[in-house]
Amino acid sequence: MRVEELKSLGVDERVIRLIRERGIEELYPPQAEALKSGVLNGKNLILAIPTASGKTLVAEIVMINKILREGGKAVYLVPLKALAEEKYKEFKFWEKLGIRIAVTTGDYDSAEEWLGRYDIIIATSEKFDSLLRHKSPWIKDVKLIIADEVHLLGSYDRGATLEMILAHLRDKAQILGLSATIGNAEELAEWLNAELVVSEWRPVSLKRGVFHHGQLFWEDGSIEKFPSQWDSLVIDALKKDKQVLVFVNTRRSAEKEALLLGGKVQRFLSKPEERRLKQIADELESTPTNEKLKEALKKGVAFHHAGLGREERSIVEEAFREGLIKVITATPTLSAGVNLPAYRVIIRDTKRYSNFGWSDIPVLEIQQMMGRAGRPKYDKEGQAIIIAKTEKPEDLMKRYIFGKPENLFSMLSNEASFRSQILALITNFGVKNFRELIEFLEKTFYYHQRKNLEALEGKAKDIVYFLLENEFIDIDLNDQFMPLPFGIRTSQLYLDPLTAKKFKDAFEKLETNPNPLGVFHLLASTPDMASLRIRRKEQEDILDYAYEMESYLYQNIPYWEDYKFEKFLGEVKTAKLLLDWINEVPEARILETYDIDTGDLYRILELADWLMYSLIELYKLSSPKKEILEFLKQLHLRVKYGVREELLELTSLPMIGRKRARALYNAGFKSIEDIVKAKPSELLKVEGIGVGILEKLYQHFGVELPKVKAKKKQEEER
DNA sequence: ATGCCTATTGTGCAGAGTGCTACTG
DNA sequence: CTGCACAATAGGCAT
Repeated sequence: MRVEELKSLGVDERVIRLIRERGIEELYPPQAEALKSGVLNGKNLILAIPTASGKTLVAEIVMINKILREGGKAVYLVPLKALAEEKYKEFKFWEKLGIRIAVTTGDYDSAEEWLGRYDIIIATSEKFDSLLRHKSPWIKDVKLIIADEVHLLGSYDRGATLEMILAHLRDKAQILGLSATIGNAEELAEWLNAELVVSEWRPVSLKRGVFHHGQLFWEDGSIEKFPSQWDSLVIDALKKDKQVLVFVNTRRSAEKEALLLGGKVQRFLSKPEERRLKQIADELESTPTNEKLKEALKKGVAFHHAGLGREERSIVEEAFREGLIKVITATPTLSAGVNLPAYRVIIRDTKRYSNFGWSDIPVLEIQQMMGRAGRPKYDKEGQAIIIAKTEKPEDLMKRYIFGKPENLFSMLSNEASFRSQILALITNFGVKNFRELIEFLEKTFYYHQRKNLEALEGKAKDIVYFLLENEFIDIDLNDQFMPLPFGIRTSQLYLDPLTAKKFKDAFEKLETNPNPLGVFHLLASTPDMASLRIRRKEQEDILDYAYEMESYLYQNIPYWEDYKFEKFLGEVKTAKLLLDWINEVPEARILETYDIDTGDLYRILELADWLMYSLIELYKLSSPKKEILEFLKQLHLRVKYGVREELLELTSLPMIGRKRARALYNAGFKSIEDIVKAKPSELLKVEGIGVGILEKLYQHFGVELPKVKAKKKQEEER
C-alpha cells in the first residue's frame, strides 16, 4: 500500500506528509493490514509480527493521528528503560507537529502533573503501574495504550503488572498490543476484544539453519559444508565483510568466546579500525572484566552481558553499529534489549540454567534472537544458525525453526505479584470488599483464559488475611475494606508487602540498636533486594563474619541445616558489601573481593538506595524517633554517594561524587565554605577537579570567576 | 629406588536478566 | 547438564 492511500483511511495529511519526508513511500504488507484493521477508528488491535518489521511505524501513525484528531494522551509501554530511551529518540521526530513527548522511568520520578503537559508518554509497565497507583490526574486523558512486547504478559516475574494495567484500562482506552509471534495470539486478542493481525513477513528475509559438525542444514533442505568447528561460521561471515552476533548462555562463555574469537577476527581489521578500537579500549576504566573486554575490543570482538556497566554497554553497542566491532558474543541481554541487528546470528546454546535446574530456552526467545539477523539497510537477507552439540540437528530444526512458539499464560497467580497487586487494588483503586475484588479479577486475562477463579480466589483470600493481619488494611463491621496509611504507602512505594512487613517488624530493633550493618542486612533480607549468592568457598568466612557481627544484626543466625542458611549468608555478604561501600572502599577492590562485575554492583546500590528511601518513608508512619530518623537519612545519603559521614557536605554539591569529595577533603577543603573561600588555582590542583567542574561549582554558588574563564581558554588552546 | 615434572583423569562447583522512590533542574 | 578450575593420580625421565 502506498503511503498516500492512508488518506482514505482517515489519516491526517500532516502525518502522511512527514512519513513521506522520512523517505517512506510504501508500507509493508503487515503494516497496511494492521492499519486497515480498524485501529484507526478506535478498535483495539493485537499486532503479532516479527521484530524490525515495522511495528513502531504502525504505532506512530495510530498515536499521532489519534492525538491530532481527538486530543487526549497516548501511553507507550515498554519493558526496558533502555527501550524507553530508544523510542523517545524515534518519536521526537513528531515534535514537528507540535506533539509533546516525555519519557518517565524509574530514574526520575514524576507521578506529578508535569506529565500532563505531554501528549505521548513513554513508560515502563512498572512505572505506569506506579503512576496509576499515585492517581496522577492526567490518567483520565489517556485515550490510547500501546503495549510494546505485549507477550511479556507471560513473563514469570513481570507479566502480572502488564496484565493488571490492561485490565484496568481495557474499558477506558483504546489498546494496541505489539507482540512477537506467540502460540495463542487469538486468545489474547479475544480477551482485549481486539482485532488480530498476524504475519511472518520481514523486510529482510531470514534464512535459518542448524549447524552440526561442519554441516549446515538450511531450512530449505540444502546443506552447506564448513570446517567442523562452529567458529568457521564466524570467519565465513567476516570474509563476506559481515558482522556476527553470537548468543551463549553464561557470562563466562560470552567472555571466553570473545577472547577466543578475537584471535581469529583480528586479521580482518583495517589499520584505521585497529587504531580506533585501541583508542576505545584504552578509554575504559580498569576492572577485571574490563581488562578482558579491552583485550577483545582490540581484536574487533566484544562481549555483552549484564555485568558490564552502562558506559561499557553503550560503547560496545555503538562500536558495533559503526561496524568497528565485527563480532559480539552476548547473553540474552541483547536478545530482548536495544535493537542491534547483524547479518548472521549464531545461537550456541539452547539450554539454560534456571532456578529449577536446566531447561530448554523457550521457542519464543530463540526466535527473538534469530530475529536479530539481517540489517534492514545493509543486508538483503539475514542468517540465523543454531549450533547442535549433543542434540540431534533435526530435533532443533523441528523445535526452533519449524516449531510454534509457546502459548502465553497469565502470571497473575504468581504469589509475589499477586500480593502486591491485591494490596494496590484495595489501597489505591478503591476496591471496597472481597466481592468487588473478585469482580475485578474477572476482567483479567487469567479469568479469560481459565474461566475459573477458584484457585485465584483462594490465594486472594490468603493474601487479604495477610494484609489484615499486618495492618496494611482494616475491615469494618460490614466487611468493607479500609486502607491504612501503612498499606497505602507500601503500595505507592511499589514495595512487596513482605518487604514492608520485614521493615515494620524491625523498627523496634532499629530503635534500640541503630547501626549500618543491621540496616543493610535488613535491606538485603527483603524479597525486593537482589542479594548476592554465596560461593562454597566463601561460606566459612562469611559465617565467621556473621558471628563476629552478630550483635549488630536484627536477625538470628539460622542453623546450618536450615534451608534459609545459604540465603542468609548471601544476605550478610550483601550487607558487608554495602558497609564497605559507605566506608569508601574503592570500587575496584569491592569488585574483586566480592567477585562481581560493575553492573552487579550498580544494581545492588540502586536497589539499596530505593529500599533505604522506602524504609525511611515507612518508619515515618510509626511515631518515629527523631534521632533514628536522622540516622537513617544520613545512612541513606551515605549509600547514595558511597562515602563516610564527613564527606556528606561535599557530595551535596553538583558533580562531586565519592572520588572528588575525598580528594577535596584530603587536600584540606572539608566544607562548602572552604571551597568558596579557596583560590581557584588551589582547587584545580586537586585530582579530578578541572576547569569544567569548577565552573559548575561556581555556577552553583552563583558566582562567576573571570580567572576560571581565562584558564579554560588556555586549556582549550592547548 | 627416588625425586621431579608433566600428562591424564577425577571431582566439585557454578551458572540470564530485569523493574519498582522521590528530589532537582 | 556442561565447562572449567583445581586436585589427585599416573606416567616418564633423569639421577
